[in-house]
Formats: sequence, C-alpha cells, structure tokens
Amino acid sequence: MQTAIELERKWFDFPMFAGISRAQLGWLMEVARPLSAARHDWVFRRGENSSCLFILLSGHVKLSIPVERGLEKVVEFLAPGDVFGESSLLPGHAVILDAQALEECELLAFEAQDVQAAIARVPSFAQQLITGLSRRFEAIFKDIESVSVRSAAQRVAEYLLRQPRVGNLAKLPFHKRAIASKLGLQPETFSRSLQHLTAEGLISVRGAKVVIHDPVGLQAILV
Amino acid sequence: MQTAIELERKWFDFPMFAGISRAQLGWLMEVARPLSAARHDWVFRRGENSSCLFILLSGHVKLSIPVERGLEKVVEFLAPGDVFGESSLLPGHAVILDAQALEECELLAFEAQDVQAAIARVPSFAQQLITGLSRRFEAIFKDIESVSVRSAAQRVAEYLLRQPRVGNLAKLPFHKRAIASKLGLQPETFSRSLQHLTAEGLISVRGAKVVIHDPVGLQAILV
DNA sequence: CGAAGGCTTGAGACCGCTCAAGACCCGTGG
DNA sequence: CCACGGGTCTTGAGCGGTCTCAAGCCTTCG
Repeated sequence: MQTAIELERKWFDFPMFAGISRAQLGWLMEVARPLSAARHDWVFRRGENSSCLFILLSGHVKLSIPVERGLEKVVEFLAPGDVFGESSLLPGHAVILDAQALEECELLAFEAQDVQAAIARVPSFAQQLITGLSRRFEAIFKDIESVSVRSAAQRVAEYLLRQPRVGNLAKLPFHKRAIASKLGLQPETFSRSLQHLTAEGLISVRGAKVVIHDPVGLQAILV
Repeated sequence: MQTAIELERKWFDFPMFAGISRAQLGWLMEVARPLSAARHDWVFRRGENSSCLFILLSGHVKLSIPVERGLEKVVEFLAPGDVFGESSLLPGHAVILDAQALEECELLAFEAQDVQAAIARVPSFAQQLITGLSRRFEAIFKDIESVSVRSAAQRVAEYLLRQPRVGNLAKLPFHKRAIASKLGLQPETFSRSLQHLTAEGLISVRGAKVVIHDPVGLQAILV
C-alpha cells in the first residue's frame, strides 16, 4: 500500500497531469479508481456495459474486435498515457471492443459521471482527454491508409521501421500473431513477408529479434 | 447577412450547444468563425497546416486519404453535429486527411488556441467535443470490423440496411465510387456486389435508388 | 446532338487466405 | 542436464475473392 503522498508524486510524474493544481489533482485522485491488471487480464470485453473511461499509466493494452472461434482483429496497441474506453461516455454505451493487458499494467478508471464533473472542474484534464483521443485518431488513420494502399510486405516493412532500435536491432514487442492482425494480415502471410524481406537482404529474423540491415532499402520498398 | 439575434437562435437549435448559457454562447460566437462550403470545396487538404477544429452544422463532408493518381480512400462521411479536424489540436499538427464538402455545408471553425480557452470556459463545449470524437471512434471501429470480417457482398448488404428507407426504397446518398471506397472496395466490385444481391432477389437497383425487397434476407447473409 | 463522367460488364491475373503438417522455442519437471 | 509438451511460428500446396485493365453503356448536361 502506498501513502497518499507517494501516490500524488507518482501521478504528478505523468504528462497527463502536467500543469494541474494541487487542489485539482487531489480532487481527481478522489474520483479516480487506480487499478492494476496482470498480463492477459481483460480490462473490458465486448458486450459488457463498462461505464468507465480509462487512462493507461504503465504497460501496454491491446484493443481488438472479437471474431468467431476466439480469433480477433487487433485495432490498437495502447501505450502509457493513452486514453481509452471512450465508448462508455456515449448514451447507448455498448462496448464493441475487447481490451486486454499485454503485461502488468497500471490504470486509472473514471466513472462516466465523474468524467463529466472532471471536465468541468479540471479543464486541463478535458484538454488531455481530447488530445489523447486525437492522437489515437491520427494513428488509426495511418493504419487505415497502410492497409488500403500497401501490400503485405510493405506494411511489415513500415511496421519494422517504426520500432525502436538499438544499433540495428529491433525487437517485435508483441506476439507475431497479434502484430499480424494489427497489420491486417494472417500469421502465415506475416511470416512469409518477413521471409521475403529477408530474402531481399534487408533484414534478418531470429524469433522476435529483427536485425535491420538496410533501413534505406526498407524505406524504399514503400514506394 | 444575418443579424446577431438570428445567428444566436440558429446556434441554439443545434444539439451541440444545448444547455449552454447565453453568456457562454456569446463568447463562443466571438471566437468561432462561421463559414460555408460549396459542393466539392475542400475544408482542408493533406499537408496543409490548418490550425482549426471544425463543427459541421449542415450538409455532409467526406474525409478521405489521398492516394496516387487522384484516387482516394474514403474514411468517413460526416453528418451535421460531427466534430472534425482534431489533428489541429496536436503539437506537430500535420493533417493527413482531405476534407471535402459533398454539398452546400455550414461549418464553424475554431482556432486551436481558442479551443483550449473554450474548453476551460465552457465545460459543456468540451463535453460535446469529447462525445463527438467518441461517436466517430465507434463508427470507425465498426467499419474496421466490417472490412476485416465481411465479404464484399456482406459489406454492401450491411451498408444498405443502414440507409434510411421510405417504404422499401433506399437511396444511395453519395456517388457509388465514394461509397465503394468507404466500404474498402473497388467501384467494379461494388457494382458486382449489388448485382449479386439483385440476383438473389434481395434488392433491385436503378441508379442511386435501391429497393429493399427482403430486409430479413439481407440481414441473413451477414451470418 | 455530342461530349463527359459515372457506372457496368467481361476476362484474366494475382495476392493473400485456408487448411494441414511440421519445426521451433521455451519453460517445466524429472 | 535432458526430455517433454504446449503453444507459437513456419512452410507448403492449392484455391478463390478481389483487383486490374479495357471496353462499352447509360445518364446528364451543355
């Protein structure tokens, strides 16, 4: 258990709460419900009427659309600072996504009614929500563009280039199956695309480790 | 030219501004820039650094991603009440979409800096922005689901069922080419899908007019 | 009446999917 | 340390839905 002081310091660290007064923060802390999720835990699932908006403080969460036979279409990988569960704010609050923790996560949950109050009392909180949602929009539009104008191998190349690298080594942060789904591909096609890029001498793959031999060449195949 | 009183009454009519005080409305009216767009006018285009957030008051706007050779991938058809141009609120404001009026439109434009002030001064405005963005999120997720789990004919059937009908007659509200793009199809495939549904006796098509003979049957092919 | 744009139709090719094995990886327990 | 086992990933073969390219048609409008 953490003391109130420790909690407060912790919150202050998140850019989410930058430029917030001590009083406002105190009030937010009262209505927010901090929670943690273990790897594979569901934050919410399609069909539930979760009435909470969430802020992800640490860890990664996968948003996906369930498909028949336990399959899924991954829509987003969320990172710390992201806001999600926004459908809880809508009148006919029907959740159509699954949200699953991909690792140990810390979250804040706000009841929809409290969100309304929070918006009125803490303008910078409202500001953060709006820019948070806007950021996600941009990301989704880029994904849509990718899926609708690029081939499988191009999408994979693009994804690889976006991953952080140490030296020329990138690491696939999630299961290949999940990444494939996010890119709108079957696992087999994802695998074959990696294989194709390898054959071109652009990368080499060993498990989740990908060595980027030729970033310029990778960029080039995006046309 | 309209008088201030007329303008004010007009604004009050929009659900967007429901429950707003007279003073707050007055202030919003000062910072908002009303504008109208003719059919085919661009509200903004990819690459511009439009610094405005928009609210669509009347008419329809098409959001799309430009593709080579003047082609496009339609992302959303916006209706009155929708909020868009949210990317202008982000730090590195790079617009990646095209926004085009599909008919005579009335809009409100808010400079990004004014939005920030508006959020602080008019909480219900912030509220409206957030729920407006959330609504668009839901719609986009449904589209993603559709594209990733349904066949061409199923997507077309789904789209037809969503259109308003008078009796059993629905009207395609936009060019078939644009609707096809929104559904993630080539125009040819859209045409053939309509043809396929016609052959099944579910609909008949004459130009933009579609007679829905068997809504239940249409629903049924979605499996 | 002619022209332009949008839509439809046809033929063919291809990319990614499906189904089915087999290989690999890695944690677990003997 | 090694063998085991479950899950993940890869590889192969073949199919098929959708795209591409190219005419032709139809409607609209000058």
